[in-house]
Amino acid sequence: MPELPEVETVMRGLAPAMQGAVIAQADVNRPDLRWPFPADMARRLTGQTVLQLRRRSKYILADLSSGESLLIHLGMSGRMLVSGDPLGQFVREHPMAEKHDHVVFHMANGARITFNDPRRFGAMDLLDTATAAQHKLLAVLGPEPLGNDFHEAHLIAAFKGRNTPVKSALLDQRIIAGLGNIYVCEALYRAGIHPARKAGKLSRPRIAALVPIIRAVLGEAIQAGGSSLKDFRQADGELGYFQHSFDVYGREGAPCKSPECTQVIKRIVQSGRSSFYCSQCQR
DNA sequence: GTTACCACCTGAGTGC
DNA sequence: TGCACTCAGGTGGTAA
Repeated sequence: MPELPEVETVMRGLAPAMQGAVIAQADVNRPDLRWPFPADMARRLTGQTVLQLRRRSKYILADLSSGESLLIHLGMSGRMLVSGDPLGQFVREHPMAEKHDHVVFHMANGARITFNDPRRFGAMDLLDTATAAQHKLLAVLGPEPLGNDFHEAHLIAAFKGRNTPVKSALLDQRIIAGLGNIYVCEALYRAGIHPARKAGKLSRPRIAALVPIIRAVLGEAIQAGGSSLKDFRQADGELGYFQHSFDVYGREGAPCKSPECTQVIKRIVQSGRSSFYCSQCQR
């Protein structure tokens, strides 16, 4: 899925078309994605003004004038594409309906937002804005990696006593919210930490070094509009570009980019997920 | 309480 | 060309 940078990119792309705009009509074309849609979702969305779009971890939240918020998760293959807005900032023509167009928002300003998700691992829910943070999906999340609550002391405390590989620990959304497989691999490479290293065995300086590195990797990815592998598209349909900057992800067998290193990038499977690393640079 | 694995679903890519 | 198989960016649930 879209990880934090991709979700942030999508949200920024949606904002001009959705923020402050009225949902004139919502088409819900199937009863569920990963989970069933909330009851009467189309009716509860129709006529509402989108007051604000915001992101928490890999979730997009659209605060509505009704006092409810629409929670959106893109799963692994979800896309939200904007078309036909009157300001001409996006694709002018509405595209033909495609297979897997599960939810379509027709905005009163002429924009159309289409949620397409072939694998249907995505999700939508409606929740009370006032208590959104207590929603079961949001309440368990750790701090935002780009926020002030994510710091050295937090990560050191979270890793303490953990017998799990650092790769798995960084993927744990309760420890840090928003990281996924790609950016964990990239951050560990920059930090020189082997992905199989036990989280609880890392020295405090090595854990501390991860904090600015994670922030930098995510920041650069957001600047590049995210990473496009197979499925990800920005809200205007454009690709992200950060995949061209990968040091290790998807580069199995390719030379390590470190000038003084003679190794090639290796791949191992941890908890069913591919980890890419350099055996010389990462210890 | 912690950790590892499975299932959910579809499509792209690969090998035979 | 067609079929079988593998793999994929996530995450909740369950078993050990």
